[in-house]
This record gives sequence, structure tokens and C-alpha cells, in this order.
Amino acid sequence: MEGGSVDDDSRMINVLLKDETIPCNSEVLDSLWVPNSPPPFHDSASMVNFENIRGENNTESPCFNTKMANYNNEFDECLHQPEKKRRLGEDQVKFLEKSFEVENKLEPQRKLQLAKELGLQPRQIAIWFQNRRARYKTKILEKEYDSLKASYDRLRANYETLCKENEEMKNEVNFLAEKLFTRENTNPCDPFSSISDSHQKKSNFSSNASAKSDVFDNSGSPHYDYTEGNDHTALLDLTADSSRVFESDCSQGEDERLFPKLEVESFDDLQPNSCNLGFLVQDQGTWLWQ
DNA sequence: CCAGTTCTTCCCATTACTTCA
DNA sequence: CCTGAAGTAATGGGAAGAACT
Repeated sequence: MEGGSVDDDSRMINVLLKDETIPCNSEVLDSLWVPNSPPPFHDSASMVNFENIRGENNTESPCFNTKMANYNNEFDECLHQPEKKRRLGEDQVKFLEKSFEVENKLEPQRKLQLAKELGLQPRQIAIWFQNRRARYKTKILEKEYDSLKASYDRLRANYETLCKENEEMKNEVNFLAEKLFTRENTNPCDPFSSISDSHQKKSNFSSNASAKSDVFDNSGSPHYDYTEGNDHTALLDLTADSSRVFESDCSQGEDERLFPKLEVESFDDLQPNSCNLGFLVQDQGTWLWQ
């Protein structure tokens, strides 16, 4: 426990001070200092900032005598009052910060030296470094959190984009499957009536009649309203059935008359892109819904 | 050499106090 | 002047490792 180390710190500093001649009765002041006891002096900058009041230069300062008088008046009171915390002085903190930048761990020798230079107790130096390490760690954690959050946000945006893309791919598969369905139910001898028949027949197949009627517009080119909802369950049935389109009674020649080069344009020429990912539509039908 | 004890330092959670808006 | 929030010095407990017996 650190309570023990406080005693040791005091012991150590006393040992050190015995070996060195420090003016102004610093030994007495230090030996008077007992942990948890009221500090002998209160300074606006520091709770036990002996350096500020006992330094050789300070004794020469005009304020010193006044200060000392006040301190003497308060001394007895202090001995009987609970300890009051004092913030470290600006210069002390600056000095400690510099020292912390060099090395954030504190060897005993360095602790004593800092304590001596700043006129603080070694215990205070140790505590300051401990708290400083804690603050540093908190800052690092905050930075890491911000970084992780930014990373998460990017991933999430990416994920949403992919979801959108996926939805578009589903719609495309829907569209192509429907085209197959249409072909399956087309009468090769009367292509135009067949198309309208197929529209009626498949009214139970998909969800949106308007979308179906739009498969072939006036220009005869297929198009599909991607914004409309689609019945994926029906699509599953459709994709299963769609394989039969190639077993149709219709001859190949008739097919070509109706949908010239349809297979080439619709399947074989599908280039790998963000929507089909390079897979054949047949394959997509199996993996897309898994 | 090993086991037990003591010492020292660290981290962590918390408290106590100061400062400031 | 009072008050709450934020910042920080200080405390206490536990863990780990080194030194000692």
C-alpha cells in the first residue's frame, strides 16, 4: 500500500537531506511534515509549496515578511484544522509536465530530485505522476473511441450502400425471370395476342400488374419499374419453372423470331458489374436467396 | 534452494476540495 | 451568494514483483 511508501518517502527525503546542506532549516520543515497532518503553510499556489516560501530568494522578497507573519498567525490554527488541498503552481505543473513527457514513470531518484526542485513532497510527485498517467490514459481511450466510432460509421455507410445495391440486384433478377416467364407462355404463331394472354395468365404470379404491362412498352424493348415491390416467393417458383423455357414446344426458330438474340443479350452478355457480380443469372437465382 | 514475509510501486476507484460559469 | 459541473490532489485497496529472512 502506498501509505507505507509515504513513510518511506519521508524517511528517504530525510536521509537525503541529512547528506546535503540546505539553507533555511529545510530539514526541520520537512521533518515536521507528516502525512495527513495539516500542512505547516498554506500557499495560494501549492499546499506544501515550501520552495515558494523558504527559498533563499524568497526570503529576500518584500512579500516574504508579510507572508511569514500571516503564516505564523495561521500556523497554530493550521495544526488543528483539517488539511486543505492546494493546487500546484503553474510553474510546478509545467515542470512536471516536461518531466512527464520525457518519461511517464518515476524512478525513486528522479522523484526525490523533482521533489527537491519543486519544493514538494516526494509523495506529491508520485501522486501527480499517477494522476497524470490516469489522465493520459483517459485521453488515449477517448481518442481510440473517436477513431473506432469513425471507422464504425464508415462501415455502416458502406453496409447500407451494399444493401441498396443488393436490392437493385434482386429487382434485376426479378425482371429477367419475368421475361423468361413471358417467353414461356408466348404463342409463337400470334406473338402479340400471346403476350397479352400471358399478362392475364400471370396475374397470379407476381405482385404488380402495372409492372407486368410495362415489361414491353411500345418500342418493344423490355423495361421494368424497379421501384415497384416484388413478390420474391413467386419469383422462387418462377425461377424453378423458368428452366422449362428451354424445353418449350416452340421451335428454336420461332423463338428467335419473337425474341431475337434475347438469350445473348440477357444472359451471355452480362458483364461482371456491381449488380450481377459476374455470376450467371441461373447461378444468382440459387445464391441470392440463401 | 525454497517458502514466507516485507517493501515498493503501480493501477484503479473513489473522495475531497477548488475553481469557475 | 448559491449551485452544479469540471478538474485535480489525495486516499485506500489490491496486485505484482523485487528484496529480504
